[in-house]
Amino acid sequence: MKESEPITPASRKSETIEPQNVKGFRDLLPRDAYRKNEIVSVIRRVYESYGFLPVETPGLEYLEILLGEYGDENTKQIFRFKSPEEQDVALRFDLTVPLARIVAQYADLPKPFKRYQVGSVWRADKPDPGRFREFTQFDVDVVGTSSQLAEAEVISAVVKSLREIGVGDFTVNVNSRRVLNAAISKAGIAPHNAKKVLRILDKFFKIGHQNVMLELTEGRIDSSGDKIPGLGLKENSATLITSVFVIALSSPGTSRKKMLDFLTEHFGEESCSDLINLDELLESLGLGSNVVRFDPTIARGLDYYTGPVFEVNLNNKPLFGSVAGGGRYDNLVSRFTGVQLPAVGFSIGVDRLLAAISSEATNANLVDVVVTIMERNKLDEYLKIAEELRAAGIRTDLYLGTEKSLRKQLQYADKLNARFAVIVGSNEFQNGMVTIKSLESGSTLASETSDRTQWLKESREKQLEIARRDLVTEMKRLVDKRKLLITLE
RNA sequence: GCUGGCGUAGCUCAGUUGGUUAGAGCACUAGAUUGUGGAUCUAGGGGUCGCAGGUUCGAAUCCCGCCGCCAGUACCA
Repeated sequence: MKESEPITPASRKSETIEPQNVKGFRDLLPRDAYRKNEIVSVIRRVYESYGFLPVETPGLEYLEILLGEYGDENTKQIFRFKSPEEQDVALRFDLTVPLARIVAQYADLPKPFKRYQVGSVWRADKPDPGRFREFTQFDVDVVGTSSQLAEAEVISAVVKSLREIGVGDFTVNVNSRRVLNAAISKAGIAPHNAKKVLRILDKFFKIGHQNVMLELTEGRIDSSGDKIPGLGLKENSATLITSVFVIALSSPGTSRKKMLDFLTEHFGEESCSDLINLDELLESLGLGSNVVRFDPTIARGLDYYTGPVFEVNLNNKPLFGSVAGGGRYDNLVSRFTGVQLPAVGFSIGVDRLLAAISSEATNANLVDVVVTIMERNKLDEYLKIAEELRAAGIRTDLYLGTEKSLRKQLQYADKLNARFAVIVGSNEFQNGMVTIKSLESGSTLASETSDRTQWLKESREKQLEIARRDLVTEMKRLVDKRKLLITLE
């Protein structure tokens, strides 16, 4: 386009680029990004208190690292590319496989290796509400021990994290692959069907006994009219395996001890030994049946689990999906080294957690104070004020715009949901004073009065005019006072 | 992937059996108020009606294909 041609809105429009997200990818705007940061830092602090060590690995891995034993069925969910050198590379779909890679690659890492890692993973599934193609996992793992202390500690660390985040009541559901395998062989189900049976049983809670039976046998038609093919099991096999679970879920209640009695009776002590062991360790950690339950229908989709598997669900959002999952995977590292290195891990789905909390929208203050600017020839004074407040640990936003009217600047502060505004104009400069305006009390006032002049008058009366030298201590007092109120509520 | 529904302004939607220049509310911008965020009032900007064909004198409206979104379902290492 020639420079002489005028740029009309219409012509500009045709040249602009549509701002949009790639399907399944999303942005986090300040409010959510802030909360996510808070969640992450709480978990990090808890994990470090357990002695877990941080690692970071690249988002991109060689395709063969990720494919491994998972087989073709899952490969289509991997984002894969050609590198500039024409090598097959792919975005990681979890943090567990990269962990297996690094413990194989760096043989001198301390064993057992306790590590935590937070980062994005990518899966090319169909996006759903609360489910994206890029999401954040926060993993904690122990590699190099078959001791069930490892299970106990990762469960304990996750429980502590979720409690400190404040997600409300939740339950850690635990099962063992060995129990499931025993159940499957006892029901006379062929090994090649085992995986599919597990997937169907995993939905027991969601779709109910009847539908599980149908999916195991002739199939069913869902509420949208879609046909779901059945597995074609014989009626008695399906009855055998589901009936055990029906009893298991109803009669022993939520007591781990009773569930263990029931499971050992049906599947033998050998199949349940890891759960029996784990139960004792959990008890000594003070994690009772109200928090950690044994649920024989939990399967988890992952093929690589070999022992106990875990899943965390929020009690007040039973159909929300699990916010964390994990288990023991004793064979994963051997893919790289040929040597078996037992491991156990637990992964928190940070974005799901965020979604679960964000639906109860709260108004977090992202900024404590906005310092407004009245006198353009005294910018150094405003800078100084802002720096002093920051040095006192107050989150201070100095107004950086060029808008001169105080009205506009206060609108800006309001939009940020700041708690206070500091106003220093020519009057204040003359008297060595500053004005502190509480934006919160002003907004409660606004809901009570509809007359503008009345509102302005009253809100100005509530402003605090203090000596310039007292600003920091007074501001600090106001900010801390409010914090205390919040924790007491 | 499968089944169904829906695509009109940033958002929620209206738009008569096809008929001039496509509307409303909210949001946004400016002013009323040049030192006070709300509310109110006034004015303003913003649309190739998802995209591409077809039927027609004439299509946001009817037909076909594609794309996207939503719900259910499958899958989810």
